[in-house]
Amino acid sequence: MSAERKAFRREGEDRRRADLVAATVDAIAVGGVESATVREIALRAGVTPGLIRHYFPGKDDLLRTAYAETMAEMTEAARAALAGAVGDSRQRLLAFVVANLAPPVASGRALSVWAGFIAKVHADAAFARIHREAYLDFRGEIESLLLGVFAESGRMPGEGAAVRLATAINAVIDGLWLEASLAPDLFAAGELAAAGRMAVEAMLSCALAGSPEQA
Amino acid sequence: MSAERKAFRREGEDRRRADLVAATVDAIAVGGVESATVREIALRAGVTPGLIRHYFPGKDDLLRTAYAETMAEMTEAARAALAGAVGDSRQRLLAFVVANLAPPVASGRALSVWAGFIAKVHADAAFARIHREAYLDFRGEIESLLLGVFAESGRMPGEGAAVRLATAINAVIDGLWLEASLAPDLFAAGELAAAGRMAVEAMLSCALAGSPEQA
DNA sequence: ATCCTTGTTATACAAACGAATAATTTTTCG
DNA sequence: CGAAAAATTATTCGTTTGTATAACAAGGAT
Repeated sequence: MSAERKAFRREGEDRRRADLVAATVDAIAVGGVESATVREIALRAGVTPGLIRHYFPGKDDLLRTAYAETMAEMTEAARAALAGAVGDSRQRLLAFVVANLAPPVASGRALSVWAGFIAKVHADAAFARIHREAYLDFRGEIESLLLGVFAESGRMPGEGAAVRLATAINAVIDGLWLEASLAPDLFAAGELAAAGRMAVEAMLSCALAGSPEQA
Repeated sequence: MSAERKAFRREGEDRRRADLVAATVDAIAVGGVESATVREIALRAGVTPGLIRHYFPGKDDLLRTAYAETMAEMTEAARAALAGAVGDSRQRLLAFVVANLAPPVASGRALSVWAGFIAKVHADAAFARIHREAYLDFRGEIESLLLGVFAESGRMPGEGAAVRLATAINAVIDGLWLEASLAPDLFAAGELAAAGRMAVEAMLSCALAGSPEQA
């Protein structure tokens, strides 16, 4: 009957911060930003609410950290597909595009988290900065893939052409990622991947691989 | 010193509902979904909080209505550009694409509202249904524009080709719209419109207009 | 003019929120 | 083994939230 105090273990700071960030993302993924309260986050992290403010100055800082890490993870997941891709630069670019249109990058979960954060960009300068960095990092990856394609095919694009093309390809990936994440039941398996391939090939005026395999 | 009761006028139901919806969208646009409280909405609409529940069963219903109307308005704004476009189907398609990449369709305001709602799609079936209808309506507009282009150029696309192409073009528009709305300072004037034109022309394998005017 | 309907305001309430502070346990270091 | 330091829990506080209900007033009907 006596009120027993909760037993606990001291974890390293890195571990605790990572757990809190993961719990935040989980909460947002399931119930949206408004359900990511300090109490809900603490519950998911297996700690009590007060601990959050021991590692973060306030809830907003935790959200910012979660946003930055989520974006970095999504780009990293697409880069991982790159590491496992065999073939020339075109096939690598194709693998990168396709990886962004399948789970875990494209998923209702990822979309909920992303949208919840994106909604804050306009009203919060810190979120705007995080977005910008994540965007430029992602587009930079596309651009470097493009430079590889140009080099292998002996093309010498004009000044700024790679950036412009990367911007357009980034848009295609984002748009298809949205479609795939928002209403996956509207599309047959591989349909959006095929659309992405078609769009990129059209913009590059070259095939990305021999036959329509993988896509 | 006596507590004076606020003077008021009886407005028509349509007018009041429209005002409340507009106030909701305004609140979200400025401060995000979490700032769209019943009190804030009522303040912006010039009424007292209790009136909201006289026209809507609850706050959620008001949000759903605001979402559906916002999406319809965005599509309508792009369609309006279509009505004022001169020329053949290709030029009309180009006008449609470009209209989606400039204010008021592309703007930080529109993005905040859209993202705030989109974040609810995964957790709320009603929002998912509204999204689906808005998406299919928008993509259907693209598809009908495509059919016009095909007819004028004498092309006879295979089964489902128009839908697939409309899906890809929809993705390009969405992606570029995101870029334009999220960080407009990253792009020069007309840069994204040019990218959209390039992408669509590449996918259609035909020019959308004579010279790079308007885009 | 007066009544009736109902649109509208005013007030109240319980729940949930982020934050602050105090109490306590774990870990580390001498 | 004991004491200092720090991580974690527990409790509390003042606000804000959505909703419910009661009081009021505006406009039409008779």
